[in-house]
Amino acid sequence: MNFNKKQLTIYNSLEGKKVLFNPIKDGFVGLYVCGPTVYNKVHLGNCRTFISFDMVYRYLLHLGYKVRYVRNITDVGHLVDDSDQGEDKILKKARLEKIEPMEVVQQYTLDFHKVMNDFNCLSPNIEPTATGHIMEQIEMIRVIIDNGFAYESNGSVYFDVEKYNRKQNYGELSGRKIEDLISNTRELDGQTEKRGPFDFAIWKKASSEHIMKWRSPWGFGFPGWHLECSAMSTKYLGDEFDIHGGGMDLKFPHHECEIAQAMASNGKKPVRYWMHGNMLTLNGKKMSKSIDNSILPGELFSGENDFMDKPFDPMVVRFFMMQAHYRSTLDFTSEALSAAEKGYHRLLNTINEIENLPTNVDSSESVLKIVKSFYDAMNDDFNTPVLIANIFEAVKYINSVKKGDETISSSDRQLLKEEMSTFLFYVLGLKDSNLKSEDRLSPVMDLLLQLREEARNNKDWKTSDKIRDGLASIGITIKDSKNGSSWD
RNA sequence: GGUCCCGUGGCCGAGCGGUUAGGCAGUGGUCUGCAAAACCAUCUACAGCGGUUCGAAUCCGCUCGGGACCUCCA
Repeated sequence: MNFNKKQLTIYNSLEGKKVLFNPIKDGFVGLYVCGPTVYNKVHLGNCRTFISFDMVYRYLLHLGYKVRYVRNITDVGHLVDDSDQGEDKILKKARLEKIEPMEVVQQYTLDFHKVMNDFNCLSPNIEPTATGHIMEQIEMIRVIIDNGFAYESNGSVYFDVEKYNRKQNYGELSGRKIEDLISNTRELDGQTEKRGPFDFAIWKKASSEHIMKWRSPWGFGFPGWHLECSAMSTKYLGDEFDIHGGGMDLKFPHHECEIAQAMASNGKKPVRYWMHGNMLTLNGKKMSKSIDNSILPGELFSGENDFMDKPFDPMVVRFFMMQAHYRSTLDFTSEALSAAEKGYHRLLNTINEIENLPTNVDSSESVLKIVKSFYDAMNDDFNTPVLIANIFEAVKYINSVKKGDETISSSDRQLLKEEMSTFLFYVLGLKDSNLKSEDRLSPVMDLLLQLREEARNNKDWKTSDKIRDGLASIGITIKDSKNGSSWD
């Protein structure tokens, strides 16, 4: 298909509007997404961001770009709070559970990967860890100090935000002015090491009993949270790269700090297109670990939670998320998920029937136009809800062809099948997790349906209903139609 | 308090100045031994009040309500 990939528009947080996407190097895209801090199981809200950017990655690939997708694992440096004695999240967890910090990291990294796999997310090309890039981070700190934008204080190194702001614009991404920030800030205890209230640690001194620490020019310590992303994105994607993604809540201060660090070290704006996914809400409030308003993916899949009436398949959850735009908040309710579940199954049923459609010399609808509507939706800042609406329009057409009210040519049938599969399975990253895929069950079911058919022909309703109701009780639905029976 | 976003029919959710979004539910039909499933058709909107415009869900102002960030968060 020669649908022009040059028509892709992306909402750039830096400019506050949709702009045409032009990669730095023609045909190649550098994509960096802030990954999880592995001190806990990922909750569903975290997952939404990664699923959104998985979709972005997939669509860029589909457009033919060679994408280098980097998503980090934060395994050190993420502090519980911003005071001088702010504790490392991983270390705190290790202390509470009385295990090694790296055991914490290992445990939750594995959990994260499992969940990403459940949601059918593609792996990034590179998944770097903060602890694996200590040298790069130390080097970046040295450069920032040399350039005069950071200072050492009592074994820690802080980024001098006010000094930076005199030369550059701190706050350009989040639309903040440093004067407003200062006048509105509340006094935090224990910030004596910092020159300014918004200075942030790029290196933290470690006490003697601290387990996770490395030797540096400033003594033993560990790197600050914001720094890892700058160091690793620079290392793998260069001083300037195309797309940086993350959750809305990272916009300030995390991403703001990333820009400042990069500018302070090499004078270049690191990122062309900043993309921010919106929050998931539960009971109308942001899903968040810190306010105890969250649900774990596993709890959603198993049904063991206080929020939902029943379990939901990961693909249903993914489909539900794709029915909302990535920049909109999405409210999770049992009712809404159930609605998505029905719609999703209907979609799968129809797509499985395309190849059996009767063909004609001509098509009564322009399949090309339908396919174009898929691309138009995605090119408009990855508008997946509109894409899905357009796919449902195609479903209506397919059913009309099946009924005989509309026609489709053999080549169009092939095209429609390919494009619908591509968008549904490849771009949106869904998959058909039906029982049908279990090969051994299929012949057994054929046999049962045959027996029931014979009973029905003999008007032996007792036997036929026994088969139907028995199957229903174990979750298999018999679907009778003119052309015989099938199951789901 | 500061900065910003949002308020769409029973529920979810698109829409970015003029044409049916879409899904689920509801209603009516087709099909059927009964049913289920499937399919078709179809009803409920744009928080309120002003303004701009030939024309506003869409732009502007105010009011009310909700949310995010400003402190760790995807």
